[in-house]
Order: sequence, then C-alpha cells, then structure tokens
Amino acid sequence: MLTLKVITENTDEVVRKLARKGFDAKEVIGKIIELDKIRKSTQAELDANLAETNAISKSVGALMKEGKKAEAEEAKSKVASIKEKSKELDAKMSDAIEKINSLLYTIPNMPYDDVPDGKTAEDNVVVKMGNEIPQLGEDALPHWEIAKKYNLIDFELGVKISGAGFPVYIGKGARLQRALINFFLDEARNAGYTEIMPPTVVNQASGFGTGQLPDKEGQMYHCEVDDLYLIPTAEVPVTNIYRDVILDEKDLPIKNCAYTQCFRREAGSYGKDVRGLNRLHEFSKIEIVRIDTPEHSKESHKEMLAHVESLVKKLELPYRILHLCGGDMSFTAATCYDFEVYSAAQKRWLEVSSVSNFDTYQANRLKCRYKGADKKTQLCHTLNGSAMALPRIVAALLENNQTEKGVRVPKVLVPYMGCEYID
RNA sequence: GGAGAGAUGUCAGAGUGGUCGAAUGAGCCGGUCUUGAAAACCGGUGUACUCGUAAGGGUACCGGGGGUUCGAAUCCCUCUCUCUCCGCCA
Repeated sequence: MLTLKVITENTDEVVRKLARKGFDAKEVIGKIIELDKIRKSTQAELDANLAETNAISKSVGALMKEGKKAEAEEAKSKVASIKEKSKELDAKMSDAIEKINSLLYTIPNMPYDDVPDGKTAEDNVVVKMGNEIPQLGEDALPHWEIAKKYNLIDFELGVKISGAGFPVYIGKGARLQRALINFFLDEARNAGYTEIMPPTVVNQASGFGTGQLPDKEGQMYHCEVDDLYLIPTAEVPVTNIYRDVILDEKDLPIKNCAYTQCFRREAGSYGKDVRGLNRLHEFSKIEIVRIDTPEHSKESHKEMLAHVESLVKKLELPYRILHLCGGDMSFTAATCYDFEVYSAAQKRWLEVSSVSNFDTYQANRLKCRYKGADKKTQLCHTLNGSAMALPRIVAALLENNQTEKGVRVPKVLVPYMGCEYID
C-alpha cells in the first residue's frame, strides 16, 4: 500500500498519477487526510493522558515508601477519571487507524511516469519482438492434439483424479516439465540468483504481505481446517521471507529464484482461454524475486527483463515484450512488462511472464526495510517476474516445433531432455 | 493424537508488581593503546508514532489479544507458535 506520508504530503501528485491507472483517488484521499488529522490530535491527547497517569503512578510509589498513605490514596483516586478518558481516546484512535488502513488498501500503486497511457490491453505498447514466427501447414495441430498424439499429457485423466485444469504429464511430456524446470533454474543461478525451495502453502499473514489477501481471497485455494492457502505463485513465500525484516544495504540487491507448483482457482474463466494448457489450476513456475534500494531498482528491473528475454531467445520461441499501460497494470505494480510467446497453431500470443517493479508498495505492507550507510531505515523496493511459467511455454514449443518426425526439441533443451525429438 | 516445558533486544541469557526500554555476556560501530593486528580499556549500539528549526521531550512495544492494579516483562484469562518425551509415519 501507499504510505500515509506520500498521500498526505503529495496529494495532488498522487491523485494525478492514480488517474492514469483509471482510479479516482480524490475522495478517498480526502477521507484519509481527515481521519489522519483526527488520529494525530487524538494521539496527542492520549499521550498526554498516559504521561500524567505514569507520573502519578510513580509518585504513588514514592509516597508509599515514605509512608504518606493518605496522599497516596488521593493520588490513586485522581487516576480513575484520567484512565476512563484514556480508554475513550484509545478507542477513538484505534478506530481512526483501522479506517485509514482499510481505505489505504483500496488505493492501487502509482504508475511510473514512463508507463504508457491507456485503459485496456489494447493500449499496451509492444516494445520489442524477436525470433521468427514459424509458417505451419494447414494441418498443423494445436498443442492438446499433439499432446494426445504422442501421449504427453492426459487431460481427461487429470479430470478423473482431481478435476479440470489439473493435467497429468506422462513420459516425455513429464520429462519435458523436468527439463524446463532445470533449465530455468540453471539459467537463473548462472545469472546470480539464489535458489530457494519454499513451502507451497502459506498462512494468512503471508497472503496479506504480498497483497493476495484480502482482495483476491477467492483466487486462492484455502485449506480451512488449518487456515492455510495454496500459493498462486512463489512470489508469496519468497517475498515474505523479508516480511518484518530490516536488511543491511550492503546485502542488496537480494536476488532469489524459486521453482514451485502454483495453484489458482481461476474462478470465472471459460472458453478457449482454458483449452489445453492455456489456463490451469495447477502449474509449474520459476519465479525470480529481487529486493533492492530505491536508487537501484530500475536497473534491477532492466536486468530481470534481459534475463527473461534471454530465456525465450534460447528456447527459439517467437516473442514480444509489452509495456503495460496504466489501465491494464496490476493493482500493486508501478511498472510492468509482459512477455508473450506466439503459439503458431492456435495463432495467438500467450502471456508467459510479467516482470514488475512494485516500488515501495509491497514493502510497505511487508514492512521490508533496509538500513543504509547513513543509518536511516527506509522501505525497500520489491520486484518479481516469472522466469518462467511452464504450461504456455510447452504449448508454444509443441505447436511451433511440430514436424513429421515429431516435436523438435530446441537445442538448449536437448541435454536436459536426452533426445532431439519428442515422438 | 497424549504428556510436559517455554516464548524477553542482533544473538545468548537475567529479571517474578514500582526509578525496567529492560542486568550481564557476545556481536557490531567509534576511540585509546600498537610498526600492523590481536588482546585490554573507554564510549555507542532497537522499532513505530508524536511535539520541536534544533538540542531535546512525550507515548507505545519483553509472542498476539483481553483482564486485575494507582502502577505489569513480572499476576490472571485466552489464542498462537516453538521445544522435549511418547504414539503414528514419508
């Protein structure tokens, strides 16, 4: 969430920037400022009351020691009325703070100035394209047909044992999963990321820390008995490592990567979007996460983009990079680039990665701070990106590389697959 | 699942009703000493809110929440978590 400080001190700027995200902040910020004034004055009054209570309590102790019982009793009686007032003030202040926070949660992050204007996905800007789109014949098969032809993925079997959106990978289909996971992790490690293997279920505090809760409660699987959530992305456990942590500036940037299974309820999705591997309830993803200083985070973001680009390049997949416009960006991002690969039989672009900088928005929720050489404690910047999500990569690989001999394995994956063709 | 023990600052660890934001030790930072280093010695070393130009004040925080009391790290209730033993088990 945005900090109270930035909202109260730069109100006009905040309103202007949020407008680019299609969010009218004027009213809610007005309310927040009002509530904050109440909070401040209430706190001043409460603090004074408590100070008086403390002073009297101290004097009672002293009087008792001196044996001045009557005076001690008198002091005691004085406290009663002050205490009652304190209780009242305390309630008033908690109420104000609670209201302020619940309003703060409704405000999205401010987009950076270089984020393109726009309202919908139509307005996203293609900043780069790479690798040739293959020309397939009329008889080209979509990936779900290929998966069936070579017995790589059994969607019906998944329905039997779990439900729709939980495919079963078989034989070379399963091996391809493992090959991609290893490839992505090796690439990340070579780029200086520390490999993390986190839990795939998290508690409420973690879901809250990265912003999945309370807003997107319905998107996560919830184990009610234990009140734990299945993670929708490794971002949740890996970023929460740094919840309530004060880092040392010399340890920044922190660069972590993690492979996990990801679980998404995807309530409300339907049609061609959920066909085959296009949208699943469970899938494998390698995530890269960075924690950085405000001064260096833009540079970090660039490095992450270059890393993800190198992956699609090596996999020989036609790709394009989109700079998301203000209106299409996620609630929490300050700037975000999407990577899409072309799935030649479906004839459509599939999103395989988004790489975001959250500025201090997430760190403020997480209370993730660092201490610099100047001994000052301030909020970190957090960034993350997929590097990458498997299913759509697999979809594009199967479709784009289909030949009469089988599906050609990209050179870079051959050592991981142990074969040149999937047949 | 059963029984017991515990949760204190960066860490270890004291504190069982008043001057405790918290002993002591370690670590870390600064200094003295030293050719340099080590040792020794001296000083400093939490977070948040708030008042103040500043110096410096005030308030809160000893796992979370509530209660008793003039006053709670300390007493009571409750929740959570951790550890040990037993059982079960990949």
